[in-house]
Amino acid sequence: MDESIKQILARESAGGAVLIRGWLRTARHSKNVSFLEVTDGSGFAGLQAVASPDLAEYEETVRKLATGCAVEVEGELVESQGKGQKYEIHASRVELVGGVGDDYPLQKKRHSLEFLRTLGHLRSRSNTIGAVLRVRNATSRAIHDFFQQRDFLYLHSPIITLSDAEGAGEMFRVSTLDAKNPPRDEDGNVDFAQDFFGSEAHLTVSGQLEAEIAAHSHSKVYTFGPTFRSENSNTARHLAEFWMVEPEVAFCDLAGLAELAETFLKSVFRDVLEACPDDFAFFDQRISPGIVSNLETIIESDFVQLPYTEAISILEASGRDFEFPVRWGIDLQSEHERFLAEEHVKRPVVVTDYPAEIKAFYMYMNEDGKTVRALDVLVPGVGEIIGGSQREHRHDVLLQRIRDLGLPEDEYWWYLDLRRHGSVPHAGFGLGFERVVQFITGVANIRDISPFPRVPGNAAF
RNA sequence: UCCCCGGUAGCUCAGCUGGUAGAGCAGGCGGCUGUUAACCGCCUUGUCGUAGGUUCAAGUCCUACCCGGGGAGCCA
Repeated sequence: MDESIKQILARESAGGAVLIRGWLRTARHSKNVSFLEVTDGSGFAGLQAVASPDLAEYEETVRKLATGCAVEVEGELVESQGKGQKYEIHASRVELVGGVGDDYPLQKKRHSLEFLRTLGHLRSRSNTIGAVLRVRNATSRAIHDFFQQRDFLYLHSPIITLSDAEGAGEMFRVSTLDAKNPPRDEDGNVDFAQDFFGSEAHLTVSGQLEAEIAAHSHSKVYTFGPTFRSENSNTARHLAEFWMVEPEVAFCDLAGLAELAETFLKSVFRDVLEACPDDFAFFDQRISPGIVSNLETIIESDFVQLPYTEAISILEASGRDFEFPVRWGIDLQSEHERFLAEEHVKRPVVVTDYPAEIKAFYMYMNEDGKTVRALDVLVPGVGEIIGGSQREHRHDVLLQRIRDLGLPEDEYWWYLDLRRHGSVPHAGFGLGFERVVQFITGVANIRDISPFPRVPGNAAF
């Protein structure tokens, strides 16, 4: 394989022959010399190739090169005479591998992210999306590193599931039945017993329940995979297909989970900043000024922990005229979360111990009988990036809760059975991968974080 | 899904109380002694989102729909 441009730029010294292949970010021609800035995606910075009219192919090839052309350049790596880069290539050969039409839509100038979204096949060549993809990659690695270093098992939870485990959201149906003429039972309903899996199947909305199974054998596990919600959400923070990270830890309570969440986020932020300094310089300059120092502050300071009841008191005492009135028992609305994270503490805030009524059935009931051991991590700008809880591991308490809520007891038989055999206190959280990348890059819309975003009405690329 | 705003050249936008479309960038041609999202000169580019309607006349006013943005709900 060729040495990447990133590797070449990291060399200790100039000198020696180099060969690069990539795409032109810009081509600047003047009478006696042409400058070609070549990128191969390995890093934010491109490598400048300098071509003189002495080259045999100068008039025919070099002079005609423009933004977007695919090229191969051979030459010597030299110290740059100009400012702005350490090294450049003194070209001895420039080959046009693939030209561009004069309708090539990407310019050297800034494009709107909305326009780039219509060019899903080309936008990864732009500065912003290119940087996002590198940071996304680095974030993914940092997440695996964090868990692997701590002996967490990477569990591949299923993508196709039979039950809507926690009512987490609308689900996409998976079926091989003839949609136009499905088999019917005697009542006239679609007979899913004849479907591929012998019953109704959907794309997963969460790997949590499977992670709980694995936590009861391997103690510390995490999932990291695609998740699907068919809700008609049209916001800058929702995708119909997104990646979720779900650690699940046996012998862990809510306090242990809060500590894990904080350590985890800080570790990921630190690793990603270190892995992509050029990309962050770009985000800091062009996308979200101050993002780097903001992340550094978060890494160095403690998260604020706030029990729900206390959060309500703070909101009530704020004197704000919220659209949704504040009282104990309400679910926190966007405006409340924003106030807490962006104005009150100005950093990530961990809200804990929510009223049971507004949380899922599987969360551990506190001694007060009113609140459950749940936890949300709220960050400025994005809102909730982590939601988790200590799970109810007491069989009788869980069974009563399922019955109280009128949930289908038989569908949860194995989930309940897990509480009958070697049940232990355990806790876990879910983290929206794209939301984390959104937060650390400062990119406003989650559709620019996913390389191929799926949203209501659009899965074009 | 709801509320608000928008859709004009390849892109980013201007276009007043209705009178028949424009600037920068991109692109083409030429120039320039090493440039940095280079620079200088000249040139080209339009179903004004779609379909109806009002009017002597619609980019401009009205209606519906489509798409995009901001906010909300739901959530990660």
